[in-house]
Amino acid sequence: MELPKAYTHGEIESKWYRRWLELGAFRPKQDGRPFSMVIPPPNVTGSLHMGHALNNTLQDILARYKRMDGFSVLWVPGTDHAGIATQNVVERQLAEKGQNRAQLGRAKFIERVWQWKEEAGSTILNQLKALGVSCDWSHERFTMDEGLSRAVREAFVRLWEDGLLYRAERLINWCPRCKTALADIEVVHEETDGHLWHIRYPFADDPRNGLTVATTRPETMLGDSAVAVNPDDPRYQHAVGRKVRLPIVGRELPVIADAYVDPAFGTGALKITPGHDFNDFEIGQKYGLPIICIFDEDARIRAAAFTENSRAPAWLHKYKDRDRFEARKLIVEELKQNGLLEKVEPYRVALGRCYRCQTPVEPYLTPQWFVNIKPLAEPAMEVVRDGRVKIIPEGWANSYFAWMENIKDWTISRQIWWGHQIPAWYCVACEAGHIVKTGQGDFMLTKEAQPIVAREQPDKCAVCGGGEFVRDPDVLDTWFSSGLWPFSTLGWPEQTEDLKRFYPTSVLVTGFDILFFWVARMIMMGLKFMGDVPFRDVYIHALVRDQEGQKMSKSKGNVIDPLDVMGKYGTDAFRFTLAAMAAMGRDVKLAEERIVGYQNFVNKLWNASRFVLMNLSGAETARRGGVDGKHNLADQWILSRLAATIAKAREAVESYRFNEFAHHLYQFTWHEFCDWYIEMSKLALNGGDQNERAKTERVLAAVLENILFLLHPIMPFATEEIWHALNEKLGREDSKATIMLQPYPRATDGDIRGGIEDRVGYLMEITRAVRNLRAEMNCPPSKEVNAIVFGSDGNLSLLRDQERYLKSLARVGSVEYRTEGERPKGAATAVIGETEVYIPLGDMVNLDEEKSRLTRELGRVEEELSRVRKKLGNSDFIAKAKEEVVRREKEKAAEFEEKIRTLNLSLGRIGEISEGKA
RNA sequence: GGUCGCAUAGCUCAGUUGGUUAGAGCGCGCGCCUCACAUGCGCGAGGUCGUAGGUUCAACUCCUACUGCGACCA
Repeated sequence: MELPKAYTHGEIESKWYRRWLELGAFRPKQDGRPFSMVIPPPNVTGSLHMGHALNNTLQDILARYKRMDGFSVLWVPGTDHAGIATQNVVERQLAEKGQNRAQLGRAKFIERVWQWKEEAGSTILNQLKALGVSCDWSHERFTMDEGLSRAVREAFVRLWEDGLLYRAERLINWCPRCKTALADIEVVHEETDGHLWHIRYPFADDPRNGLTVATTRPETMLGDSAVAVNPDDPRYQHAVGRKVRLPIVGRELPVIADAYVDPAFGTGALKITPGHDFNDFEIGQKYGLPIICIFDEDARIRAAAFTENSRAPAWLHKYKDRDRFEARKLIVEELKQNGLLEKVEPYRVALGRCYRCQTPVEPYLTPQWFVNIKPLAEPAMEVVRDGRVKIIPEGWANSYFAWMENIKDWTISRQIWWGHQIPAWYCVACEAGHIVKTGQGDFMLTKEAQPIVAREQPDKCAVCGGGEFVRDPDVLDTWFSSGLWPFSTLGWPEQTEDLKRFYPTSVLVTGFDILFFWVARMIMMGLKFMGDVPFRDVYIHALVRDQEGQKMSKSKGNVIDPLDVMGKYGTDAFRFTLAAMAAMGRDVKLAEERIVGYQNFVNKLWNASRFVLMNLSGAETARRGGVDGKHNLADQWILSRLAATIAKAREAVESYRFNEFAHHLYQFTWHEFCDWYIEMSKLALNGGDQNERAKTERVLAAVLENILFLLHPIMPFATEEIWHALNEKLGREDSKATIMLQPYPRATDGDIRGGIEDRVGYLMEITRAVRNLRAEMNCPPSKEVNAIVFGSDGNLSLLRDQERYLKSLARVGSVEYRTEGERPKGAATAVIGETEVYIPLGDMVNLDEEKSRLTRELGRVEEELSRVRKKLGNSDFIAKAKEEVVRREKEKAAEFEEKIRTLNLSLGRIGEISEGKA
């Protein structure tokens, strides 16, 4: 069989992916040591982006490598239900039809979401298949599956039983657009241009004097409870203990002294708004200040707070139902009119935004569910400290510890519908006063409501015996279920075979952006529920950026779609690019030229394979019995280099150095196998010695096959295609065979033959020297040259024995060998160690050029020599440096001296000729 | 503001315990359609390894400060 002249990826890729599925090649085999991974579940609403592509390529490299290396590999794929994001998607669809979820009602809405999931939810997984990932699709999971939902209920109930959950009213981050609580980590802080408003608060008993507070959020003044100053601030000693009158509202506020206040910030006087600022909340608790919530769930000025216990104040009509930013403008305007706004200065504020919808979050006081996180965080830090979980690169462990040490209780309840509804019920009879109807059949639970946490709805109330319950309407944070992913996907809480065999998983491959969201939580949950770490290694890879280092985003328009790239350059080229760039710092800057470069590599491999296949005699060559005698030098050399490459490649991939893995294979394939061995093999193939030819054919086939095996984890498609062509050529076609399940190459130290490599290395140096001379002298490749070589007996006999290589690779016609005697005049000269090569080029030699070339060379060597001599002249160096190092320096000195001597002789001869001519 | 990271060829980056003539890919220059490949072949030019100190016989590599950039957390 002949391969086509160029590799065409499209058809080949889909053909083999289908074939692998048919063969069940992605399923773990029965025997073999387990190697398991769970995919970081992409968002079910998502589509494949560069981050996914990198993440999954690296996992697939590991999976394919381990599978070939004899492990029983399980790689679990799936998606997460992405509560807020998914709900947003379906709500948008409803909005297009002028509907909203309230009109639909909870049950119908959830039905709609499931319907959407069935239709659109597998987009990203199908895209992953295009990438060639070898996940076991029979293990595909979704966080809302029945089994995984059961795991969530089980985990929730156990945490409750162990006192690690509580429901309480706390100030939490609230997204006024999503209308739900968020965990701290779901708030993205961003420096934004803002202002610092200086507002005068007059004293209650002396309105002509007062304090000036500085604030970035003037609208929250409606909820102020106090003004605070630093106790040591001399400016405000007179004010502490007095009262100020809150502008607009008219309320009297105490002036308190607390060291929390930074005298250098703003005016040194701080308005305290416990209802809408986390730090103020702390101070409020400390001094027993009232918490005044001025906003409703939309972050509009809420009337209720001001009307509950009294008549609506006169000022309220102006601000009622205004949203935060409108209210800010109006309040600033009113303050200005009253002469209370003293100054406005520009100021950079760290604005917290909802990570899903970018809306600025509002600190909001509501009852929520929390995980008491400290008891879980402690052991989770311990396992990283003692190495039971290894974070790679280990620098990330610092970030992990920093975050874990300052971890706050985790807000896990969300006021949305799509997700795992909290398994807590409230007895309608007992809690009647705490269940507040909010219309349309919905209700709210006050902070006093007492939950009954259970795996299923209870039959009757343990207190009153009543049988009527309402279920907590909140759902759990999506990351709560994601935290269980490494064991919920394996069947937990059932003690399944999968769980026993594949937990803990071997490695988790993920981006650093979800180190806290996800990795930390999995470790906590794994330790809590499985009593063991969820994975041994965490490999943290870079984020993919564009070539300017910008994060790719739709709004910037700099997104490169992986599917486009795969279509254009081929999946193998794309995967190779990602692997080759994987370890480069924290960011991968992806430029299309890089992909083109690796596409060329795929093509190079393809054409090298074509060459091999064209030159194999076929089945009879492969089957022919013992060939006689030793292999020629080139054969021995490439086998040794192969062995060295195998060792380096294995070491690299085992330690997650994907770039080195890719690099070693690239280097060997292109620059050793193609550039040198194939060229050298042509002599054996065309030399007329049938025995030698047969041996070389075998080596060509064997090395090619090993290259295919070695490269397969990175380039699954091209390697499979070529391997089948090779099989066919060798008459060993087996329709059930796949390269995926062939053993990964192994090498032993004995396979690496230093002596052989040195000898070929020497031949290569001489060859390069001749090529260099030819190029320098502008001698066209079509023109043969003759060479005269001076050197030691040993080197000359090697050159003489292997003369054909030099002749063919450097296009040399005849070679003369001499150990001593007069050097030729008017010849281009090169010095390689103790070997001197002369190429008499007659008139082609431009003496001036040759002279300047030799002078440059001489200068370089003299510089080296003086550096080495300086070292050797240093008695401390001789005394303190390792013997080995000193010896090497001495050798270098001798070599340089010899070279300088020869170069000077050559220059001298040129001088003679020039004079002779002149 | 706090913590961490990065700074090496025109560009993007490797450089694993301190001792190599500091490497690769792309780009660039010169010469080639040499019977697998012009998606190619051969040859070459590019670096005081951010700045200033320190440790050491020896620093791209270790330490300190500074400058610039970035990330995360406040």
